[in-house]
Amino acid sequence: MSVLESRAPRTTRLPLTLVRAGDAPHRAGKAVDARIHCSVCNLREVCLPGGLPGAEQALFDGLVYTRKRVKRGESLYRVGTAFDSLHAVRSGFFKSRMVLADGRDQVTGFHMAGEVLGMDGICTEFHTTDIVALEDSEVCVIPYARLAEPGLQRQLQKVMSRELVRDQGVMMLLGTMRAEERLAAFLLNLSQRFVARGYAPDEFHLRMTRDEIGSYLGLSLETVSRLFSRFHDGGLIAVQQKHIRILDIPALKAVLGREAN
Amino acid sequence: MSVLESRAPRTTRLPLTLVRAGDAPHRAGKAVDARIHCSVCNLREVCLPGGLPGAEQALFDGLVYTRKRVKRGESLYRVGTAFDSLHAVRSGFFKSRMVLADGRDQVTGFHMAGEVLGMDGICTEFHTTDIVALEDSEVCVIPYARLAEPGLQRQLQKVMSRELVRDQGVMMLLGTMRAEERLAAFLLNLSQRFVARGYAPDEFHLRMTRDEIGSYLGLSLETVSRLFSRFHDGGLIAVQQKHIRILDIPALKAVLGREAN
DNA sequence: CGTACCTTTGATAGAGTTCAAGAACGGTGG
DNA sequence: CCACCGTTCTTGAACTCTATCAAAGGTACG
Repeated sequence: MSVLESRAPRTTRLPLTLVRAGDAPHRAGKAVDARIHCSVCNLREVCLPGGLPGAEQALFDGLVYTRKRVKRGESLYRVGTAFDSLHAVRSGFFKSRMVLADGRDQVTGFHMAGEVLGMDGICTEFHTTDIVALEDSEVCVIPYARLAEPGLQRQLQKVMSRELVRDQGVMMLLGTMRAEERLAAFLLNLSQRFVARGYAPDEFHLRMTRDEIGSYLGLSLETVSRLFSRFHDGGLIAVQQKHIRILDIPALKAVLGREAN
Repeated sequence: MSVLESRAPRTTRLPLTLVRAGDAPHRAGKAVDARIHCSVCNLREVCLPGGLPGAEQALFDGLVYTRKRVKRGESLYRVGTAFDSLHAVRSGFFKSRMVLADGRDQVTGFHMAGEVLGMDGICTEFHTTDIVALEDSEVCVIPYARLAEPGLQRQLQKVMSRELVRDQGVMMLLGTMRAEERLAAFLLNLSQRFVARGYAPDEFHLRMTRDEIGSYLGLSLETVSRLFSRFHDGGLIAVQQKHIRILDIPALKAVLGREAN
């Protein structure tokens, strides 16, 4: 018998659907309301205005006047596309991907609600990655040219800086960690990000395949699958396909930090 | 007999000493001139003002009023130190380093003249890396608070964006490339950066040890050493300790791109 | 409801690490 | 100027982790 009991909770609770109760629902198929106010968005604290005092958050209110839906499997933008806007994930889930000259590709990130995409395009005004939706998603379009206010620019720099720090973490992961540690770090990171968005830290639905996880972590999909099984058998997590329940967060943390053996 | 002929050139030509003829020399031991003008600095095109039209480069002129010397082995700043300034490398060579909880560390970058350091500190106002000088060096201190002008902020964002793109490249390297490809990519990258600074693309002196290269590339120092030997024997480069001469750039490029042989 | 994709698991192989020892280098002080 | 010492580099041998190849089982989507 699987560690995950029944299948019922899977359909009734989808932590990755990040529009919560209290959210103004979108009228699907209808043009999005032209007046979109960051200051009343429930994602504001994990998104671009995050951390600013309420008064300053209002500076963002005039900024976003378009939202864009991206269906599962479609891309928000591609390598070489002209850059003119940043995008904030409103709902859904994305991956970013780079392709090497010889065709090998790598997933360079997974992106959930509130995260800002496209900052790689600022330097050359062309995007350097593909962004692909892993489920039906929606983004807020933030025209870069309208981010003129020094306060807004400062805030953007903070977000970019956070991204630089995040990248350093990925470099550590890819450069120094063994497979087991990488997957543990990955799961803990996802968990943290769910918590920051008001979700349970210990149960979620992966939107990406083993292949995509492996690509991101510099591992083969088989290794990822084997590690999930090993963590499952060790009682650290309960896995059933894309359903993950973390049973022992301290033990997962202990996987990091214990170098050889 | 070694592929590198005599030892004489080693002392007469040090490409990594990046203050070129025509540079106003510093009076060692004396206080640095309080008026430091980016617009007349020979590094301006590879540094923060790079790419801006001359008139706008002058905006940076009032910005830097301090320089700071850092001796070989000393650190410019450390993890956890308060952030208040960015630093631009004026001369010398640095590495950045992160340390994991269990003590394992990784080199996350090498930094040469014109490169801007410290942007990781913007988001939390604390640094997340150590920066260590690999030779006696000097940096320009750029107080972050004085980067208020929107034009300057835009320029900083470009530099940060470039850094994000660079990090993506490192992630590709660590995530998808085999050892041989990593080292080839590393050498070609160094070569390019020297060219951008007016130096020969094919001959340079490494400032870092095999251990540091390995750490950066996610390899052991032994593997790095073996690869240098292999490239040497294959006629791609001439190595003698830290002296590198690239003999066959196209062949090095071909090492990238040929996946599994 | 069928098919294509995704996942799991086993067996084998290979790339790179680790351990170890000797060689070369470079800075220091006599 | 030379000898010495610590550090860095090179090279070999054995081992280990992870990739690759292969095949069966499960899921989900159209």
